[in-house]
Amino acid sequence: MEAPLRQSQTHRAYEELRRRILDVELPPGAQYLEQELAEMLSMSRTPVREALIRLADEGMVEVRPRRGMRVLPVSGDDMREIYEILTCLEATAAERVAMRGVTPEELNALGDAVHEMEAALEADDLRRWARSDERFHFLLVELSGNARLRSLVGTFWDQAHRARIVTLTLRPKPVTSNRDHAAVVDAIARGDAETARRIHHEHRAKAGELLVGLLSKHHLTQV
Amino acid sequence: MEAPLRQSQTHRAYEELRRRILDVELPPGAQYLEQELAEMLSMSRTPVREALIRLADEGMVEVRPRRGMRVLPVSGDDMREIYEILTCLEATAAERVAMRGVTPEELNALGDAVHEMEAALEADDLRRWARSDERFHFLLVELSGNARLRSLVGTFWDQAHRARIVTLTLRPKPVTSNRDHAAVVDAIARGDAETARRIHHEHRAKAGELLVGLLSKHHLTQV
DNA sequence: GAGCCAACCAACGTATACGTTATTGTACAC
DNA sequence: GTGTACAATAACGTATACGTTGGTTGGCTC
Repeated sequence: MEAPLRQSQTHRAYEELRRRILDVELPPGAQYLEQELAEMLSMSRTPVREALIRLADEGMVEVRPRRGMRVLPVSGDDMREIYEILTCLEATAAERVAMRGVTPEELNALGDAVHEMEAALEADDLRRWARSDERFHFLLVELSGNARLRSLVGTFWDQAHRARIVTLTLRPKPVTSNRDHAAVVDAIARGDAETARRIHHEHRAKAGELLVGLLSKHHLTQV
Repeated sequence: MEAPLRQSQTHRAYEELRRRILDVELPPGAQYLEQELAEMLSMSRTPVREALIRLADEGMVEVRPRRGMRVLPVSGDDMREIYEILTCLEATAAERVAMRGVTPEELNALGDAVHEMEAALEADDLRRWARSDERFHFLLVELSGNARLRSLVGTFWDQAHRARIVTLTLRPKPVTSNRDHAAVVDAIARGDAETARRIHHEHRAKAGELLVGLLSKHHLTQV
């Protein structure tokens, strides 16, 4: 048949399609037939179909018989839904982390992410800031001790990915974001779960409103 | 081939396997080969595989090459994770409903669910109580105006299904549950989002602790 | 020219074929 | 008796085959 791959074709199809969607190589709204995707990825329809099922479950694409897969655009209302969910999940994560307590190494890792964000902001490097911001959020849910929560946040973070990228240069400098993160780390260090939860909740809610507002203001009704 | 079904075989496989898992016809821990499931459902391996991908994504089963599908048991720690998530998602739903406001019909539907729970409890009909309880929770997330949130709650509710059934007869009469629900409906009617959120949050957190405690006390380390 | 109908065809859903590979059991060496 | 190597086999991953069906197009009616 073919040289044995370490990873299954299905897995490769999933990773590759997900990457292309996040990188907007497959733009929102675009449609592709299973056969086209199979050719694009040099495999048969079977693993493509299996990958599409997962991507559809995760809200990245929609599969419509006879019309192929469609990369789902994200509307302002979608963003509202997504940020509502991220806000409460991540706030819970912050609370749990503060409640469990963290090792000095874990605290350092969180602090490093915040410092990296600050350095990136001073250097006016928004890409780098976004990467560090992402690192902070993922670290937080990672430390929550709830694998399901971590996985969910990853999924919804992905759904909001394009909107975050587009608005990155439209938004005011994320100074308060850095301040919020620092405050959350501080609360975690003190084991003050209620404060960690509250600050992070406000932080996320603000971010969501900002994004939805920007999309609306710039008439980006779909991204 | 076969008589044309209105619903796809894949869909039928998904629904049927899910039902059998929830009804413990396929007990936790049990393993089945793709071929066995295909025979069980009178179809080929293809739709079975596609259904298994979704079920695995939703945390109902695990698929391990050469060892077949395994119905995932739910441990006390899993229940902690699940209820942590349900607690914050549903509390957010309650808040959103109170904030949006509800029509008289919607308020009635919520009230009906609560009354049905009270009637069931008086009649000592725990099954009926559980059904009404479920109805109340689903109605709440339905009214939240967040489709993603509704879908998530459904998924995690499913994951906790067996544990809820098992503990139904082990737990004290759910009197406070009814009281909590009534209080949430009351807060929603008044448009008091903060109270709705807080009560429902406490309600869910209590339920989670109760369940985890019961499972532990009765040495039900896996259900 | 607009709307409707029918035939065509392409895309999908599902079954099946088949090579690969992990697992299991057996035989043999120590 | 224990451990290892190898052979047999079964289950899976993927490709392919094929019937079904919904969309599309061309022609016909009004």
